[in-house]
Amino acid sequence: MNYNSLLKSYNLKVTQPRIKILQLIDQRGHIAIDDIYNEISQIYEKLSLATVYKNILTMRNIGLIIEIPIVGKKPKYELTKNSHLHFICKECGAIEDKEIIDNLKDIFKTIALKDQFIISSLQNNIYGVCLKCQ
Amino acid sequence: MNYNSLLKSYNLKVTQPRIKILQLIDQRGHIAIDDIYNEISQIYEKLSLATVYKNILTMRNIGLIIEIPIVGKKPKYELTKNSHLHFICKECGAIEDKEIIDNLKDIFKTIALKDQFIISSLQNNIYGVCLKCQ
DNA sequence: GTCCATGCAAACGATTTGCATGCGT
DNA sequence: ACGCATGCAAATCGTTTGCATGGAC
Repeated sequence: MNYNSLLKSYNLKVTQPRIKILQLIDQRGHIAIDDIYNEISQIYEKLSLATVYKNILTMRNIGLIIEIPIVGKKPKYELTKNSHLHFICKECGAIEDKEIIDNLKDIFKTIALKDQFIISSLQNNIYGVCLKCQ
Repeated sequence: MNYNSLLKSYNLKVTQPRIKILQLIDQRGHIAIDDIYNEISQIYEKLSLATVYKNILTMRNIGLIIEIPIVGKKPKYELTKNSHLHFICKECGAIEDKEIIDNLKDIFKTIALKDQFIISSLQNNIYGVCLKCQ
């Protein structure tokens, strides 16, 4: 993925912190703010935690990334992509993406229609224990 | 609902703060910690915010209540009941419960089975705009 | 050269902790 | 009477803010 042009397409200036943040979120799939800071700091020492926070906020507001709130833990972030569901392991915290069946979306739409509720986004998290941690 | 015996059934001592916290969560359906503290304080002035935090934590750990993390906002709490989905209004923050179709659970179970992922709980939040706020 | 992004440190808000006292059992 | 629950204040943690400097365009 070309993070450079991704940033430009959202009218954001291309800076080192931004490229590295995007790259890391993309590589990891799902990552918390602390981990972004810690990992990038190793190769780019002058990075400030405040910069990570500011950029995460900016990217979230414009829809470049999505926040995944997690019960009892700090939120993680992922690049915006088609709706999907998350398997969240209570043990190791790992998150795995699963495709969402069209069927599923239709079920939600039908319920929403009855209530005249206008859906803007879905958040389907399934908590449990992953294979590794069993 | 008899909060008194509900507490006893979870081996918790019956105290004024606990009864009032449970009652309020039950009445409101979904409520944030601040609001619990503010509302109860009006009729029970000596309540401490720390007590609310401690009890919410205790009740969450033993499964009496459930935490609903919400994107960009403080989490809300509800009494534990059968799995259901939440319509969360981005405007007013209101949460509405919707029955979850058995069908839906089966879909998740099927996906989980393939991955050998052991499901412990579902979190289905649908964000959007409720009828009132349109 | 202009304006926005960064880095730092201070400020802030939410949550947790320690400890003496009170209350449920 | 014992032990857990409470209330208070201090401590801690996560996040935001203000401001001077640097870098992207």
